[in-house]
Amino acid sequence: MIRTHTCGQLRAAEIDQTVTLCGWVLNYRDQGGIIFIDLRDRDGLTQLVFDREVCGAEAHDLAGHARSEWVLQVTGVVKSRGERKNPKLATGEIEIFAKSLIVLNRAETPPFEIGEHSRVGEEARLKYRFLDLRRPAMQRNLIIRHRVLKTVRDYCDHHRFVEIETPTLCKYTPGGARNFLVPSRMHPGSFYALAESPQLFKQLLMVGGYDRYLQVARCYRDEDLRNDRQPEFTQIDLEMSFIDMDDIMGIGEGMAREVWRTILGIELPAPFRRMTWTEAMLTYGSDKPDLRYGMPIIELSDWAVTSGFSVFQRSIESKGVVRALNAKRSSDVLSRRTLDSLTEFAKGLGAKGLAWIKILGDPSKAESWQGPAAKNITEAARSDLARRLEVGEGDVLFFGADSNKMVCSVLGALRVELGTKLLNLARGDDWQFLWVHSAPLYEWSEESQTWGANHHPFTAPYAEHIPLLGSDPGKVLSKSYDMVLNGNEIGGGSIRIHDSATQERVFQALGIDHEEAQRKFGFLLHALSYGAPPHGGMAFGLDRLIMLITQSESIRDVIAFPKTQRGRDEMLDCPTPVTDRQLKELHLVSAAAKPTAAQGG
RNA sequence: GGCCUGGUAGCUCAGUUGGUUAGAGCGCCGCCCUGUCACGGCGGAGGUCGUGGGUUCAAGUCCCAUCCAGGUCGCCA
Repeated sequence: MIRTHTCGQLRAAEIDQTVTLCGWVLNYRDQGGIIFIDLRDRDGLTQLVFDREVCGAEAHDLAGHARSEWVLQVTGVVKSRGERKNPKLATGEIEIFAKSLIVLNRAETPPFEIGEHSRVGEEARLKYRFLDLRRPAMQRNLIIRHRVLKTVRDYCDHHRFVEIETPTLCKYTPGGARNFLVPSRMHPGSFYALAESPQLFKQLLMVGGYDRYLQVARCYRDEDLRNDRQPEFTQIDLEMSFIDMDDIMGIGEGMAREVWRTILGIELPAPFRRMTWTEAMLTYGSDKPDLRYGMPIIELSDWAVTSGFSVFQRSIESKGVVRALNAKRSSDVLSRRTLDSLTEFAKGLGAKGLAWIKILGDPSKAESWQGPAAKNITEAARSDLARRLEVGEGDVLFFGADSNKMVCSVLGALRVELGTKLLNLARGDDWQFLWVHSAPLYEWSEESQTWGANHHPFTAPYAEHIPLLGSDPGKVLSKSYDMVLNGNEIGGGSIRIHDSATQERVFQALGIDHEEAQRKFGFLLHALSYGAPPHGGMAFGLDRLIMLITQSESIRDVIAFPKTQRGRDEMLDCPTPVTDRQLKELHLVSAAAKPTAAQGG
């Protein structure tokens, strides 16, 4: 060890001790005969003092030449700062009177400043990620990430989970996310797929008798990226045998409670609120409702029939629905201009329009009701509406009239837009957890005109719904559950099918016949036929979880080396082309034009 | 794949209806300063305005194409 303490460690208790610190130069203030240097490491910041009278001319000169991000080793004596202490620093009561200085390494002038105050764009940060990682915000995020994983592993260990690794090179399975493919050198023309999740392996581990499995699993999906999506990401993956929904939900929320307690010192309620998928969709227009604010969606289809507003009435006649939400006391914020942009917002989601009414006075008076939809509504319908939506002065009402699916999606998105942006009702440190459970097993796809698995095709239906598999698959509900936090799905899972007969029936309803099932998932059906225990599990999206805990704006801020939106690594400058020889060895021919020298900036 | 925003000094940005030599703050370089702490003072350097083409007497500014970054819809069972 070439240091005795870290840069965040020293306090008044160490006064008069001789210490050696190592770290990076954050900042220097050269006063001539006395030079101050702020020395930084991941632990904090300590002020060094180079007084020519104390440290001598040689060390003083050397200190005078030190620049940002040079790496120094300094030995000196801890002194009290007395009246000059800096309350902004944890080490602000003391400073080090340097006796000797060794420059461990010089540094090029960094492209951006490392301190708390610097504002840097993402392009520069990603290109110089090794410097970005020195910034306190990044260090805090990655250290929290470590502590969360440590907490999760300890929690699972206490609950008898066994951590087992599964392959990332595995078999391509159809459905779900697009896979990254890896060509096989030894099997010309054949490919591995990078695992999009360890789903089937963990079920096989249950058949293998491991009872309770845990993995911090890297997953790969070749889909377009978002603010909260990366091509490779990490799941906290769990699976348990001899349990039912309540057991695994108990373990999942116990883990969340333990993490919030340990990392944030916050005691979350027990148990978490629960809601069926159907209730979530009807009331919040979302399968992951943000409960930090109210604004429930109210069913008005029966009211619409007699409302007098022909647009609503026609919607009902064509088997649609009418629902509304009330943005309480928002008329000041929601200007005509903003309402117009919200109409465009709704149209962008596929709505034909967005009817709204502003209440600009006593709601019992007709003239208070303003807006395109207001004058078309009969007097009786208006007072009925006032009662149902609990209308008060200053409220703004929004209506959706369309198919059930469209109304859910438009009013659901509108509710989030109002709550999180326009009306600013959501705080980042307000933790509203809930479970959304019992989603439909199948989802109708308009595009392919077939039923598809809503979760994945290994999800167990409720036993009493199994007879509906052949006749009315849309009514079959699944033993599935998602953990939702502030409008984000942070984890999800299900009870799995554990007998091969049921598994085949579920495949059948998806249009997968016996032969196809054998070809694609034969290994699973085979395993289920050898005494598979009842089992189920869930997986948490670690990156998203850390993003929320640290209140980060992007998933890239909680990953050490992330990719850009087009899947590039700006620091490594990858992906890159390979040589013809490499392709030949892998039995591949590239159909892409040869990349030329990079264009543009 | 669609839509939106952006790309100007090392960084963060400004740049008017197209008009002389493209600016600011921070950083950087030099000098001064023994109590600073986002130190201060004086002086200085630094630009292919992402790239390519077009319109024009004249383009950072207008048009077309393209690359890159971000956001979003589709997609992510």
